[in-house]
Amino acid sequence: MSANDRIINAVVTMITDGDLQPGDRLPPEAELAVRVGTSRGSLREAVRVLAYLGILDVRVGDGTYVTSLDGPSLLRGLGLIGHVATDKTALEIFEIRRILEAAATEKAAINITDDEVAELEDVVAQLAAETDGERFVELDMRFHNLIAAASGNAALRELVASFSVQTQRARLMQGRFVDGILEQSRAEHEAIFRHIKAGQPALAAAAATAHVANVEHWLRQAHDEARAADASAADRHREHG
Amino acid sequence: MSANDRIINAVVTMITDGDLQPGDRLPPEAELAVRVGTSRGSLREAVRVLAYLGILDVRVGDGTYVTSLDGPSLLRGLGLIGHVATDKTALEIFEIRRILEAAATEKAAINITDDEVAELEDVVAQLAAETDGERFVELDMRFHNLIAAASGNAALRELVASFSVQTQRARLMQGRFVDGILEQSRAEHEAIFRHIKAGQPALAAAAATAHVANVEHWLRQAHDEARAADASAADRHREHG
DNA sequence: GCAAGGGTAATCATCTGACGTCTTTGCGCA
DNA sequence: TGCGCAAAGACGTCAGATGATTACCCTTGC
Repeated sequence: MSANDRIINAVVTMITDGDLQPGDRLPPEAELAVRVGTSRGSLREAVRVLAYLGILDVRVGDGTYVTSLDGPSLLRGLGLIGHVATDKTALEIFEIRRILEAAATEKAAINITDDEVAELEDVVAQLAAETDGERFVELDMRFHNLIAAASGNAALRELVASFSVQTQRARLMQGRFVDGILEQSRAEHEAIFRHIKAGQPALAAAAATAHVANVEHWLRQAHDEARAADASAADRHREHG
Repeated sequence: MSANDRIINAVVTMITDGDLQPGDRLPPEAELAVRVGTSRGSLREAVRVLAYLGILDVRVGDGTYVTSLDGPSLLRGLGLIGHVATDKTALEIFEIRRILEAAATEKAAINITDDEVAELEDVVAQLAAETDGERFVELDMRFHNLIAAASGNAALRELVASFSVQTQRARLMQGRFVDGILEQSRAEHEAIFRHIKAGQPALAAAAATAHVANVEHWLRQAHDEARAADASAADRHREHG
């Protein structure tokens, strides 16, 4: 085991054992390095990892603290996944998103507050009027994020957000299905909202599943088409080379 | 933005832009540090984070490589979450696990192979005969992991595993409900297996949901009891202090 | 007495240089 | 042709120094 993993385990153990509680401040880097028997450089590498995972919070000029250790903090490090995943993995992730989004929508139909309903209605109205692809994607993300927040499960919200990366949606908008997608998406958004507002969890979940499945279908189509275009370009290149 | 985040973004951008493909080797640390305009120490901190996230693979004496970027690699970094999460977050995570486990079980009932059925049946048989708490927990994890694997979605499998930490189950076994839990768990495991083997996705999913919900219930009970014991101990201490 | 300002100390951020350890690779030898 | 060993390259770790930033306290003025 590398010194790095050893340090990470040492800090994590301190937390699980209760020696370090949320909000607690760690000893200075130099002191902590001596205590775990390593150099400051190696310690910093471990601390950096734990900071990225949302377990530690490093404040310049102040010190290093244990975070609140709540769901959103700990799941925020997932953000990179959707960006670097390969196409095959992206489809697996999309399936997970469909599962989580349906569950979040179902819970939202039960737990949503009046204020949140109003906010969501506003976004739906903006979506109905939006024709610009980029702004549409932005509103779409806000729509789904509001629903996930209304589910009442903060960890679930963050997880859904991690699996709904803008990259994929933006890629989708570059295809030539834009017009059809926009219109159908609008209709599906309104259906989801209607069921949530009416307090119909089963219907809302079904509508969410259908919506994400459709987006998945479009993505798959765009992906196949891009591959076909690549192959055809390669063929031409081979012929002319 | 700190230099560290800048470096992380630089590497991630190289991957998303296609300059770095899965399996590719990065330039040596010293060279890469110069190229992104930083020192080797700072670069190493960024590389360490990306390695922990499953994006880079550092091999001593050889070099640093881009991983396969598949689901399991990218989700393995989540393992720490269940260990450090607070009690409130743990319940949120448990709810997510219930959602994911049900979905994985449903998919397993559709996609499981004959070999996997046999393997699962073997674990069920062992669970039926096991009386030792620790070994029971181990078999229980293996049971759920096999199902998640049989779902056919590797990312989903890894995600379920991340949210099913042994810590919580072990904690549960230390309570005094052990006997009742073991018996009921056994029955639920057999029901889940029966529905999967029969190719009944809806029934399998329902059984999985019920099972996880029961474990959640036991955990909550154990948690409340522990809190009550703590409070009572504190009272005694106050009286005698 | 209180509030605003500056100065000091503590802490993290970054860089430099060096040496140890491990893996790979290619050469020489049997 | 196969084996063994040595050298080179890469990461692992450490030590020290300096800059940047923040928190805290003390002074000063109202």
